[in-house]
Amino acid sequence: MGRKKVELKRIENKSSRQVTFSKRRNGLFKKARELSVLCDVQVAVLVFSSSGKLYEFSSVGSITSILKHYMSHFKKMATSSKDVNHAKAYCDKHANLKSLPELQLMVERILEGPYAMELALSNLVELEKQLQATLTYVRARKIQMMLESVKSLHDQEKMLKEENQLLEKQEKMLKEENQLLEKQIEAMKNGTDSDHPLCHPPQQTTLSLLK
Amino acid sequence: MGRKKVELKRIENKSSRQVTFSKRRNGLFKKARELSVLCDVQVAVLVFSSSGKLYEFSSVGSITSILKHYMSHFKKMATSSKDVNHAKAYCDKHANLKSLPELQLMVERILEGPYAMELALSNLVELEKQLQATLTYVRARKIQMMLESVKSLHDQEKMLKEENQLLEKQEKMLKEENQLLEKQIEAMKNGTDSDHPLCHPPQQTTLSLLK
DNA sequence: AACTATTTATAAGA
DNA sequence: TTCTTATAAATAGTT
Repeated sequence: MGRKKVELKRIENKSSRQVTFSKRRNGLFKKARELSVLCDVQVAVLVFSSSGKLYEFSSVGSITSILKHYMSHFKKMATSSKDVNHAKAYCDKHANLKSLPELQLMVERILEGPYAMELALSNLVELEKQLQATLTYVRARKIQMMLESVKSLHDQEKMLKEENQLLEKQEKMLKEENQLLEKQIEAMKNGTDSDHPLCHPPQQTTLSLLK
Repeated sequence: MGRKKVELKRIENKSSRQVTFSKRRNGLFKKARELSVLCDVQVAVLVFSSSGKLYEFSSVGSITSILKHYMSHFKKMATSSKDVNHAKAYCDKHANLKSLPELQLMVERILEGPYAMELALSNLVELEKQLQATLTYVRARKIQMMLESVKSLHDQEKMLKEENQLLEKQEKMLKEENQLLEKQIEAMKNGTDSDHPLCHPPQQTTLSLLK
């Protein structure tokens, strides 16, 4: 939408690419803000320039806030599950802001964590360390809060998995008990001729499953 | 840009807000794609609707596709509740960034090599610039991966949640069936009560342990 | 989901 | 960079 129609491909001229980048970036952020206000939604836009600079727009202040919102959404779902206290403990643990040393510790912990994504990230983090550049406090905080969010999500996911396994165990037990009860019924139907086969209740089995 | 100029405030009419949301969301994503192509930059847009639904655009092809692949792989395993180690190994294998270890080695050589001290000041300044650029790139990449992992986790969590609900339903059904069977046994026992006083298997207790 | 009258974004030029 | 302006593009209201 200018004097001429432009092809949708990389602008080869460097300076005009830079100018277009600046203009359109602002346009994109403006559009994002409008969408956010008009439609009452939260919007985040991240732009990584080829030189590595990060430009961001967020309708709620920062990407961090978006992630927080996302996190709370996640928390809501988690608390609607059975083990409310367990979930709450997780949330409380991750809800409040941490000091920088705490955050750094958390990053280290995440790097030692068991999940694949974190391992993939660890390459980058390790490289970052070796480059030894100075990180501004704000950006460190942002990045680390994102890590925190990621970790929190990992924890929530882990919890759900554990709950899942528990449910599966219960299901297994119930099925076994069911079968045994059916056998009992079968035996009773077949008459009471033998040494009371009914009197072999499967308590041991069931209880052992309960640990 | 329409029949009338619109005020920059929340559209109160719900249905027209929804229509505008759909139109402008597409517009925003289109703009994002154009910016990405024309200016050769990486762009990510996240939109959280008021109902909590997440819409996203990302110009990042490679990492996204890797993680999508990873995700579907993970989903398959998660539905059969197998362990995470396979996914971990899978991601290690596929999400590895090729150029970064090379870069790392390069930096190490330059910094720890025997000629580091002999570098002229101008060279050092240039090196510092390059390192800074690299670092920013690494950080940007890291942030992108985090965002991707958040999305991946979101999807995984959703899935687990659904599986959970299914299991809970199944459990309920099994419990009901169990109670029915117990009643049946009770009824049968009451018919031959005096003959077999020992036959009082404490099924209720077992069930209460299951909650 | 299309249509179009308008507004808005922006490409090129200064 | 910033401004101007011709024109392309997006979209609000309508069908």
